[in-house]
Amino acid sequence: MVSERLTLPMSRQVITRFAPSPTGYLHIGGARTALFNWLYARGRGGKFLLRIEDTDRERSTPEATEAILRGLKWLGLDWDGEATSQFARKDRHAAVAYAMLAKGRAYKCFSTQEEIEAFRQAAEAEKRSTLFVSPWRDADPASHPDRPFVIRMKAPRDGETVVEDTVLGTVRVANAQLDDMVCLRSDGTPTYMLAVVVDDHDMGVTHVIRGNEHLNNAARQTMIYQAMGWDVPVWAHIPLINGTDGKKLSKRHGALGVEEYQAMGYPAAGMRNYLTRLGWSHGDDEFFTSAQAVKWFDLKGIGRSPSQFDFKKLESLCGQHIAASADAALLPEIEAFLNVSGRPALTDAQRDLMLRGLYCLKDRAKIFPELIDKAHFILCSRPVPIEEGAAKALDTVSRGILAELTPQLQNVSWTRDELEAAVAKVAAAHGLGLGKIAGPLRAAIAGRTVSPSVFDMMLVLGRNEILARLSDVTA
RNA sequence: GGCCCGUUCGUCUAUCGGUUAGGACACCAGGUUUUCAACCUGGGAAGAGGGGUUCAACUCCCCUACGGGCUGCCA
Repeated sequence: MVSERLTLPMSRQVITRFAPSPTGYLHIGGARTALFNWLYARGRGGKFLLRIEDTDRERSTPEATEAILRGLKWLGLDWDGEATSQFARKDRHAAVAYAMLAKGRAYKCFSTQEEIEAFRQAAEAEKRSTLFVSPWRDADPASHPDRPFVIRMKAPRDGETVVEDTVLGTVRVANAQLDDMVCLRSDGTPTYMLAVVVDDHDMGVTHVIRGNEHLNNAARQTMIYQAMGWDVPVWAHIPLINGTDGKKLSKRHGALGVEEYQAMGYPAAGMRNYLTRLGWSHGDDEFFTSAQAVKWFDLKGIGRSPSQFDFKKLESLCGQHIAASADAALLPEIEAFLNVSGRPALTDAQRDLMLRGLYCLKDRAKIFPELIDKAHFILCSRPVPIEEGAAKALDTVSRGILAELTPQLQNVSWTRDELEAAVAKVAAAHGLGLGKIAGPLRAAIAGRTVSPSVFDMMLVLGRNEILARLSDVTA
C-alpha cells in the first residue's frame, strides 16, 4: 500500500534519473531501470536525467560511458540536459561530508584497513556481527592522530530506519544492522552512498526508481538525508531480472549489452515493449506502442517478484512490431541493423526493391536477420544461385515448363491475380497443381525455398527481372 | 552467520477475501496453405509446503523450504 506521505504536492515536477556506473556495457537490467524512469517522467511531464556514477576511478572507463549512451539512444530513451559526471562533483560531495561532520552527524575515523580486517575476522571467529564499530566514533578530536582518515556517518545505534517503498511497501531495518558507513574516502573522494544522496538531492530527483539490490542501501541513504535535513525521495525498488534458469543473469541468457540485441536484429520498439512488460503490467495488455506505455506506466503496476528473460516472447513481440511498422520507418532500422551486425549495406537498387517488398516481408519476420533471409530474392545476385533443395524442385518439373511460362508471363498485366491465373493455366495444361509449378518458380526467382509467396516476389521484382531470372535458369 | 526482499501454468503476468483462477509467449493436436512462415480451431498446463484468522483465502498473519540482495575506503 502506498502511504499518504509518499504523495508529493501537485506543483512539484517529477524528476527521475538513471545513474549507471560506467564499468561495462548497458546490460538488460540497467536498460529496464532506465526505461522505467524514462516512462515515469515522460508520462507526467517530468524530467529524466542521466548521471554517470564514475566515482570508482579504477573501474570507470570512457568507453563504457559511450556504450551506455549508445544503448540508451538506440532504445529511444532520451534524457534531459547533459549527462552529468558524478566524479566532477566530488568537491560538493566532500563539502557535504564536512557539513555532516560539523553537525556532529559524522566523524573522522583513523582506523586502517588492516585494523578493520582484523576486527572483522575476530568478529567472525566469535560469531559476533561483522559490522565494523570504529573506536573513533566518540573520540576527542584532541586525540586525533596526524594521518589519513575517512569520514564516517555517525549512524544511530538504536531504533529503526523506515523505507517507504512504493513497490515493496514499508520496509523496516533495525539501526543495529546498519554500520557507520564511510562517506568520504581517505583520498578525499566520496563513496557511492554519499554521492548518490547528494546528487539526487541537488538535482531535485523526486522519484528514485532502481534495482532491488539497492533496497538495503535506501535505509543507509535515508540516514544521510536525515542528517542533512533533506527531503527523502519516493523510493521504488524494482525486482531484478534473472536468467532463463531462474538464477542470476549470466552471459548465456541475457546479460548482454543492449547493443548486442540490436546486432542480433531485435527492433528497438519490440525491445522496449518487452522490457516494459517484464516486471510491470497494465491488465492483460501485452503488445503496445511507446506512446501507450508512456500513457499507462505507473509505479503501481510494478510487480514484486523477479522475472526471467524469455527470448521467445521478446521475438514474438518484435515480430508484431516489425509487422506494425510503416515501411519507410522500417527501412532505416534495417539498414542500421545491417551496419551494426557487420553485414553488407544495401545498394540503391536493393534499397528500392526492399522498400517495395517490405509489405510482404514484414509480416513474415520476427527479427531482422529473418527478414533479411526472406528478402533473399531481393538481395541475391544473378544468375540466381540455386541451392540443392531448390534444384531438386526444379527437376521435379522440367525446365521446359518454366521456359514455356516465360512467354506467358510477358502477356499478363502485373496484378497478383492475373499472375496467378497465368501460372495456373500452364500448370493445368500439364495436369499439375499450382503448387507443383509455384515451387520451382520460386526456386528460379529466389534460388531457395524460404521466401515470400512467388507472386509477391514477382510483383516486387517486376516483369523484366522475372523474365531475366527465368531465362537464367531455362537457358 | 546476521538483516532485508521475493514465491500464481514451462515463462511473463491478471486477480486488490467469494472467479469453472483469466490473458500472452512457448508447447501439443487438427485445419488452411504455392515451401518456410503466417493464420484459424482445439488441448494440456499454476496459487512452494505447513499452520492459523475468517462464513469464505491465491489474496491477511506466522513458521518452514527455496531463490535473490545487502553485510566494502564497489556501485
